[in-house]
Amino acid sequence: MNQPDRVLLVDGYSLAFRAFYGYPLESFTTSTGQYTNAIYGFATLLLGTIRAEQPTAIGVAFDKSRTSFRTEKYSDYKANRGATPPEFVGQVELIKEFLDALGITHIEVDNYEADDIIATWSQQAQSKDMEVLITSGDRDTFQLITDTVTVLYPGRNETIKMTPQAVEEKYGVPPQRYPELAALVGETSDNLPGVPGVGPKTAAKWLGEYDGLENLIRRADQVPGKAGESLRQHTDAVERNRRLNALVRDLDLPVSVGELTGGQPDMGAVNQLFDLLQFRALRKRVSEVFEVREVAPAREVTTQVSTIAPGEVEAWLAQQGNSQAGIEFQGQWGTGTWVVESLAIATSDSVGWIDLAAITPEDERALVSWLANPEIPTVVHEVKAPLIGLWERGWDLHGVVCDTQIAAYLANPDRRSLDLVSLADRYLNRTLVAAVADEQPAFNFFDDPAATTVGTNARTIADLAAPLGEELAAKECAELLVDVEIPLTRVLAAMEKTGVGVDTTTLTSLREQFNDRVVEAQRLAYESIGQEINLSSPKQLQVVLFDELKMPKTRKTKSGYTTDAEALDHLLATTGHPFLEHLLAHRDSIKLRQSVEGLIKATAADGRIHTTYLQTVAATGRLSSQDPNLQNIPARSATGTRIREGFIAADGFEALLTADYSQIEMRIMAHVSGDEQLVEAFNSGQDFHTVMAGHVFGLETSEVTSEQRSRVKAVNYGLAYGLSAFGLSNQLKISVAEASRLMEDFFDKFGRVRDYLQSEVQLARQRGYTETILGRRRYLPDLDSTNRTMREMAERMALNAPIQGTAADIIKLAMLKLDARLKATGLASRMLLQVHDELIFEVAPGEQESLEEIVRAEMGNAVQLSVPLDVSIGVGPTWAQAAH
DNA sequence: AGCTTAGCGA
DNA sequence: ACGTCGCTAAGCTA
Repeated sequence: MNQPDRVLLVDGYSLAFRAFYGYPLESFTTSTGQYTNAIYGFATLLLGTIRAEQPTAIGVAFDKSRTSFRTEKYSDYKANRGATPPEFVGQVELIKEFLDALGITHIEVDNYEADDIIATWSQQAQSKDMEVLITSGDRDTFQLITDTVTVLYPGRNETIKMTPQAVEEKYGVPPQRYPELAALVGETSDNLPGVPGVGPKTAAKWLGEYDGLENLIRRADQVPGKAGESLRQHTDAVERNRRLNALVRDLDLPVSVGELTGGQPDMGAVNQLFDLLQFRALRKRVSEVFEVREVAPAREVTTQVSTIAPGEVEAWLAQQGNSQAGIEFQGQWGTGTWVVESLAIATSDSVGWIDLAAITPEDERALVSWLANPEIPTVVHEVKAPLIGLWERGWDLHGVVCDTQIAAYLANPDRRSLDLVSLADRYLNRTLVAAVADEQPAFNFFDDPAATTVGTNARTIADLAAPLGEELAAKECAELLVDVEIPLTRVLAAMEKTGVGVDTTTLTSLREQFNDRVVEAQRLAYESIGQEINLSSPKQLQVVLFDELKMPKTRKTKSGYTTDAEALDHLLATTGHPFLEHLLAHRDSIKLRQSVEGLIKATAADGRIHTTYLQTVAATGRLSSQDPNLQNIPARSATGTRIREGFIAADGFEALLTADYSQIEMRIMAHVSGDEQLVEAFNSGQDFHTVMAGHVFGLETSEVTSEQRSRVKAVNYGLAYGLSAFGLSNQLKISVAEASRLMEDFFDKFGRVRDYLQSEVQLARQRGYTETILGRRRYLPDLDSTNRTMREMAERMALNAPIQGTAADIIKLAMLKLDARLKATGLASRMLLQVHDELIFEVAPGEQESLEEIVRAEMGNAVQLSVPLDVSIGVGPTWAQAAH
C-alpha cells in the first residue's frame, strides 16, 4: 500500500459548527423537517478543501462527549459553553454517515478531544515524512504547526493558512510557543481566564525576552510594572492553562495515520443519503472532486456471457442441471402488453443468453420445461411483468425462490431505490452500468448487445440471492417472502393480465357531462370576477382572492396562501363571494373529467383496463396501483361515484361482486390490544360505532345520538393513525379542549387500547422496528431523533404501521386462499381488483351464490383473531351497483 | 425534469 | 406541529 504523502486532518465538530452557523437554518430544512444546514455546509467545506488541497489521505476526528480528561482536571473547562442547539445535534450522525459514504475514516476516543487525536495523527505523520494539513477552528492546534504541518484556520471571509511564518507574524511567537501565549492571555472560549491586563502583545514580548514561559514564571519577580504584578498573582492560572491546552500527541488510536485513505465514495450510499437530505447539486460535486483525484471508481465486474446459439439451448440447459439460477428477462411490458423477447440465465459458473426470436422448436421445448420445473430454484428481479409475458406465450415459470426486488423491500420497506443497479452497489459492492439508450453499441456480428446487458443483470441477480437471503433470515422475514409475497406475485399478475372491463360509452358520456359542468362553472367564475384567469393556477388564484378581492388570508404554504377546498369553503362562509362557489364547482368537475379522461386513455385494445400493482412501494406492506391508479376511484360523492358505473362485467360474465372487510383496522386493534369491551363491541352484532359511543358516554345504545356516534367514530378511525386532540378538534370542528376531553373519555373506557398504543411505540423504540402479524417489519430509526417533529412523526408511524400492515397481511392471505380455492373448485369467476380492504370479482354465469360463499369464507378465515372478520358483499352489473 | 399544490382512495 | 399509506394532474421553476 502506498504511503500517503499529504494528509488532511479534520476536527469534525469544529467544521460542523462552523457550517451550522454559516448556513441559514431556514433555507436548509427538508420537507420532513430534518435540518440539513450543518451537513450541507460541512460537505461543501470539506469537498472544497479536498479539491483545493488534493490530499492523498483524510482523517476526521470527533469529540466523543463534552467531558474529557480536561474537565476532570478543571471542572470549569469549557463550562461557559451554552447547550448545543438541538437543531445541530441531530445532524452530527448524518455527517458521520456522509463520511462513511465517502469512505473517509472518522474516529473518536473516550475521554479525549478531537484535537488530541489530530495531534497524535500529526505526530505520527511527521515520523513518516508526510505533509499535514489540519482543518480546525481551535487555536490550540497552532502548537502543532511546523514546516510540514499547516493549520487551515477559518477567517471571516476565507480560510487562512497558518504556517510557522503566519503564526510568528500574527502573534509574535513561533508556533510551539503559541500555547504559552494562550496560557498567559487566557482563552474565553474554553473558559480559561489568563492574566488580567495581559494581552497578546505583552505576552509575546515577555515570551521573547525571557525565552519561554518556563523561564518567565521562574523569573516572574523580575517582571516590571503592573502587568508583572498581575502575572505574579495569577501564576497558578497560567500554569493550569498551559497544562490544559497542551495537546496529547501519543494517544492509542484505533486507526493510525498510515491507515488513512483518500476516501472512495460509494455513490449508491451517497445518493441514498442525499435523497433523504434532498440535496441535488452536491452529488455532482462529490463525483467531480473524487474523479479529479482519480480514486479507483467502479468495482465494475465484467461478466462473460455466452450467447446460446439456436439448436444448443437444450444441451446448455442440461449442462446447468437443477442448480439455482438467476434469470433476467428482456422485453416490453406495460399498458396491457407483455412481450418477453430474450432472457439470460446465470448459474454458479456460467451465464447464457437466449434470443427467443431465434430458437428452434426443440430449444423451445427444452426451455419451456426448464422454466416450468419447480425443482429448479430460480431468482428473478421484479418477476411479475415478465411472468405475464411468459403466460402470453403459453409458458410458465415455477420454482421462484426469490424476487430480489421484493426481498430488498421486505428487508427495509422504506427504501426507495430497489432497482438492480442500487442493489448491486449495496449488497455486492458492484457497479452496474445502467444501459444508455442513445449509446451506439459497436457492431458485432456474433453478439447481440442485449446479451451483455441482460447477462450481466442475470449474474447480478443470481449473486444477490445469498446476501439478501441472509439479511431476510436475520430479520425473520424469509417466510413472508416465500409463503406470501412470491405466491402473491402470481395472483397479482393474473389480475393485471385479466384487467377490468369498462364501458367506453358510459365513460365517454360521463366525460361530456363533466365537461359541460367545467365549462359552465368556468363561465360563471369568470363572470363573477370580471376577468379570465387560469382557475387551476394557485398562484393566479392567490392574486385574485387575496390582492384583488382582499379576502382574509388563509393558512400559509411554502409560496403564499393555500387555496385548497377546506380554505375556500371557509372563505365562502365568511365572504359569501359567488366566485368561490364556482371555483369549487370547477375544481370538482375538472377533477372528475380528468379522472374519466385518464380511464378512457388507459383502456386497452381488449376494452379493459390493466392496472399495475406495485408490491414494493408502500412502507406498511400495502399494495399500490399505478397507471392508472384504480385504488382511488371516487366513492364518496354522489357524482364521483358515477365513474364507477363505467366499470362493468365483461361479456360472458353476469356481474361484478365486491367484498370488503368492515372496520378491519379497528378489529385488528381489538385483537392486538385485547381490550375486552372492544372485542365485545364487535361480537355484539350491533352497530359498532354506536356501541362504542354508548360505552364512552355511559349510555344505552338506544340513547346514543347521531352526533355522539359520529364523534366516537372519528376517534375510532383516528386511533390507528396517532391522532392528536388538535387533529380531532379540526376534523370535528370542535375546540381542542373538547376534543381532548373526548379522547380522555374514550381512553378511560378503553384503557387497554391506550396501553397497547403506548407499549407499541416503546417496543418499536427498543427494537428499532415495528412488526405485523406476519412478521413484516418497518424500521423507524427516527424514533430516536433529537428533532421533535421527526420523532413524533416516527411515533405515529409506529402506531400505524402494525395496524395498517396487519390489514395488508390479512387481505394478502385472503387473496392467496381465494386464488387457490377458485382454482380448486374450478369456478370461472375471477378476481380483478384489490382496493386495500376490498376485493372485486367478475362473476361467471350461475356462480354468484357459490362465489359469495367462497369469498366470505376465505376472507373471513384468512386469519383467526379474537374478533370475527366481517365481510360485506355486494353484487351488480357495474362497480357502482355492486357497492353495498 | 423536478417540485409544489391540489385532490381522490383506503 | 398537529392522522397513516398511496397516485395523478396541473402549474410553475429551473
